[in-house]
Amino acid sequence: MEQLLQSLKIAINEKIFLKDPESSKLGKRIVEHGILMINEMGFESFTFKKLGLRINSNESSIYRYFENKHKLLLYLTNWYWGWLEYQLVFETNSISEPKVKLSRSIEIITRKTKEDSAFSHINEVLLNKIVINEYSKSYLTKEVDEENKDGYFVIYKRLVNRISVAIQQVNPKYLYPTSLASTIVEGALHQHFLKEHFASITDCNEEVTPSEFFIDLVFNTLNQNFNG
Amino acid sequence: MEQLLQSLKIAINEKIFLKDPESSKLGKRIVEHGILMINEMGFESFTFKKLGLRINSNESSIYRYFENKHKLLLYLTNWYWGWLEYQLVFETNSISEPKVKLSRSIEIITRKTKEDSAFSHINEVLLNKIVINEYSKSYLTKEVDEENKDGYFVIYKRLVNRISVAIQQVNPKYLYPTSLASTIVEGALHQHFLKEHFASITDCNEEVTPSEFFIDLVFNTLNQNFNG
DNA sequence: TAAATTATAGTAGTAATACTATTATTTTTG
DNA sequence: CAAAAATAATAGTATTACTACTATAATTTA
Repeated sequence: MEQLLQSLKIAINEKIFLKDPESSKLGKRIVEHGILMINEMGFESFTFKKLGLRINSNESSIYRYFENKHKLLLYLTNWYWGWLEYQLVFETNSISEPKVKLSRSIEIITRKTKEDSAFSHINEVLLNKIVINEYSKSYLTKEVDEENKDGYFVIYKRLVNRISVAIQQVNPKYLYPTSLASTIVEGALHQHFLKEHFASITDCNEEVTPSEFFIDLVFNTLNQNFNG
Repeated sequence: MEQLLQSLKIAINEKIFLKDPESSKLGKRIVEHGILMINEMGFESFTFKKLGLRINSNESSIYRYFENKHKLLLYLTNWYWGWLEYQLVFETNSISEPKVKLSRSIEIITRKTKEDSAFSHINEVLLNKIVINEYSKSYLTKEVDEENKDGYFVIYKRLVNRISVAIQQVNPKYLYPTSLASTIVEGALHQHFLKEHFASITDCNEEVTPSEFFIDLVFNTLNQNFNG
């Protein structure tokens, strides 16, 4: 898988950036240290000026790549969802049994990210943390409909739909496959957040993973509705 | 209920405000028009300067009530969860049958807010929209652990735990009552958002409500696990 | 090898944000 | 009615989130 990914590039909507950060050394440094800094200080405190200082470059040079920090966040989260989608397709492609396929899919979507050495300048573990802590902010905006029209969220929506299809393949009679799929994807991020910050409103902890909770939830629901 | 609420005040952690906005005319205007403006322009574009202009008051006068707009958001969302908790307790208090009680509880938590005339300066319908669009931003911050320690999220957590208890009363053997409860509360906001902005990743629409989806989900899961 | 292109750096400037401080005026209350 | 409290008005600061423009270095191409 590593070999394969080395020659692979996660394709991101070109409207999100002004200049492809993969196309230059500076661009890669922006992405690499952008991830590190957003993790350290949170998205609100993060600025292009601080990033420029850190990478010994200039604020205005960063503006050549991204219009603003919101677009950088969109770039990073799109990359993450694209990377996750790739893993999902790759790891479940050969599974023919629908239940096994769905179970495995949920696990991939809800598990904690482990390191991936394929993309040297991108730390997927930290990126996963950014998605947990900041992803909602990328779409909870007044510009969401416009940005949605421009295709900024297609990868995410496609991923949710892949899960929806896997659900339908297990139980075609279930009435809410897409809502269940979006609940899993969003809910997994939420349970990971709760585990870290609001432990009293989750059952997930060191022993119980969000994956277990969601797999139990999904299969109980689908079995119950299973008449065929 | 209206009569009862008229003499009732939603109790909010006093650390959230510098001066209780319920204690003066200006305070109430801040809350009333804060709700209207955050709805109109979104939390990011909203500023105390703009609010001051709108209510013919001064930016610095608003700072006497709230340290910053983040605290105002915390105030508004705490008010909302407190108001919802009140409705939950009031409307389910007399129900003895656990299944009916849980079903009713989920409906109250996940339904779209209707107008409530009890609090003249607070528009609950718009406040519900603010919670859908902005609530995550109140806790997805670097200060969340500190603010949590200060009790800024107790009402929300108490509400989730009430649902968890109701779940346990239906099926004491179910392993994840609290995660399921937090998934319902957060997931309902998410489904309402998707309905408006990402219709392709939800089954909820004009006919199908988030309430139906979650009631189906919860009871199928609990029935499946029911051995007693 | 010269010219063209691109990449990056640097400087300066603007409008807005997110406040704080001080003083003046109005309102409330004892 | 006087004192206290609340509010308004004014001004000011540091930072943010940019834009514009110029300069220079590195690389590509003709």
